[in-house]
Amino acid sequence: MNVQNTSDASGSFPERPRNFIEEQIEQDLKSGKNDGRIHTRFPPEPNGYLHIGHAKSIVLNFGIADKYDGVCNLRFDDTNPEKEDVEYIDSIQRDIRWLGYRWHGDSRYASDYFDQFYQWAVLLVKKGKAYVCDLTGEEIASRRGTPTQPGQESPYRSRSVEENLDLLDRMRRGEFRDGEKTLRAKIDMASPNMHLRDPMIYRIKHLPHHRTGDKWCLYPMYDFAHGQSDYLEGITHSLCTLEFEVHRPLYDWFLDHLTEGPYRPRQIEFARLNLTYTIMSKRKLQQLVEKGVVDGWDDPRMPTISGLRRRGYTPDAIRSFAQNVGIAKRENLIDVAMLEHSVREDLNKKAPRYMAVLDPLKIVITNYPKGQEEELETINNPEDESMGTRRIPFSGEIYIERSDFMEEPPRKYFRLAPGKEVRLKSAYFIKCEKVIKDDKGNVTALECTYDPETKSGQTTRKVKGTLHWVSAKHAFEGEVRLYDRLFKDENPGKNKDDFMASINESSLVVRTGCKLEPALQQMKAEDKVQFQRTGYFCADLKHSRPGAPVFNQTVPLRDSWGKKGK
RNA sequence: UGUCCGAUGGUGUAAUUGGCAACACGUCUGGUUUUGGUCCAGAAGAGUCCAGGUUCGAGCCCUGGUCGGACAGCCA
Repeated sequence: MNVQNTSDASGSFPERPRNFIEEQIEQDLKSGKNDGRIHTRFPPEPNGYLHIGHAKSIVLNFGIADKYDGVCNLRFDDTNPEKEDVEYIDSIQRDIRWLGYRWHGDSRYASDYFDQFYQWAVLLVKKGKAYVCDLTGEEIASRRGTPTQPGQESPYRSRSVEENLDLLDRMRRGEFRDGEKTLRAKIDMASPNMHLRDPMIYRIKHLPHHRTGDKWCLYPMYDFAHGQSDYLEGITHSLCTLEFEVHRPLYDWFLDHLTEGPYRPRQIEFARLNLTYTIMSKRKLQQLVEKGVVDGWDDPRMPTISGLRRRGYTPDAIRSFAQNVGIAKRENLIDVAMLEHSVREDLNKKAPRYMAVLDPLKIVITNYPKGQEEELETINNPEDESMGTRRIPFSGEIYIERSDFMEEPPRKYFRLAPGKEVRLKSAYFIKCEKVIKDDKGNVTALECTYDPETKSGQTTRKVKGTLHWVSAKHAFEGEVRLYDRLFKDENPGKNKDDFMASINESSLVVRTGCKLEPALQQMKAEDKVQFQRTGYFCADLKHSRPGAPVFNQTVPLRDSWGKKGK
């Protein structure tokens, strides 16, 4: 067997046009750069769960490694122990594996290189390219200038190499309090690029690190770690989002002063993913979790990988979505309908069909022999005959969907109404003879007659409507959770912090007392099914119990009738 | 009155690198159908941000604008 290096999912997507990054990679390949080696990396900070935007980056990085016979690293950018947690490391690794990707070798950590970074910092000091600064945070900020105005140099900028070396060593040994001193690169306080105005390299944090323990009280800034980590790992192409474009000159500056030889990781930036009715910022997602708006990072309404997984999305659907949105540099806001399309497309082929009545209305079939019951055969998936058939119990009392009956139907209503006849899927035709109501006039049940000549497969007579149903006696009652978008605004992340104001309070509807066909009782967590005529559903990972699955609605079926604004 | 990046149907990406603007999602028709699903057939919808220029020919090259985004954390 040919074991894939980075993915167990290659070859499952059709040839598509190259994106601009692949074009540049092919140019590099053509020119013989890096001896034809392709090495990418996915570099998350372990301070939150992965979301669909990360999936775009994962698919890009692992996909390119796959496509060009290269490899892809997983590296945690863990330079800030204040915000990071092993819980996130575990979840990130789990999500990447679940998506079907295998990183090259062991997981890497920026913290693996802390010794090297420190030596590099010392080297910079020795070269007169870095200095210890005593300015406070506010002082540094006030002297930084603005994008249109140059900053002022720090009074500590001209300390001698010896003094800097001594101070840096004492910083390392813990002689100073948090924030008392920093190490800064000596570049250019007047640079039009803010990142070149003597950026901070090290800051003091007396905090244990999840990997290095108490070894350090000094931690490198992301900018002093990221580019060098790529360098140390031999990354050929560092793919990242647009906001890091302005950092690139700084990464180059560090490498120019710290390393010899021509090798440089090539950074290429692309636009991050934005989805309608969704927020993608980890900080904001964390707020939803902390304020209890959602059940956790893996709440089925969350755009996180684990949320989508619980919702019933498949790795195939997410990968195909990530391929379809494409890679470019312009800002984008992708219609969430495209995500939904990807999962319907996948589940249509894979999910077996079942009968489930979410909002039951009882029907008594008056001419069906008292006490009789029978088993009817039905196909599991019309899209895939190899999925076989099963039997469903039928009897004289059944449930149908309340919305499948109208006392005064509009034109072109193909469902049940007084005097009208419909087909029960895989069973018989029934005709509505009588409407039973309570004191208040609410419909409580229907009396129908069935035509024994119309048993499934045995009649050529046609009728316009087909309904799903469940035998009352054989049904089991279950819980089904319906989801809607979490936000009412198309772009809730557009404005800074008022995204909470646009939360959709009815994004979760829990339906209890749903009537489900017996076979559904055997469903185990993460089993994916189609409820006939309703949508795709998935047995919930957290709430399902043996013999008592709880179903999450992954996505409703397309509905060209409901859409008519009826 | 900074630097960098971007601009193609409603949305997102293409356009074999200067040669009839295509594909997907979405929308709308019609057909098939024991899911108002799927599938099939078809339609509408952009003349490529604006103004000049080069060229036989420009979405693509040049010049100048306009609009949008990123950058002023001891976050990443």
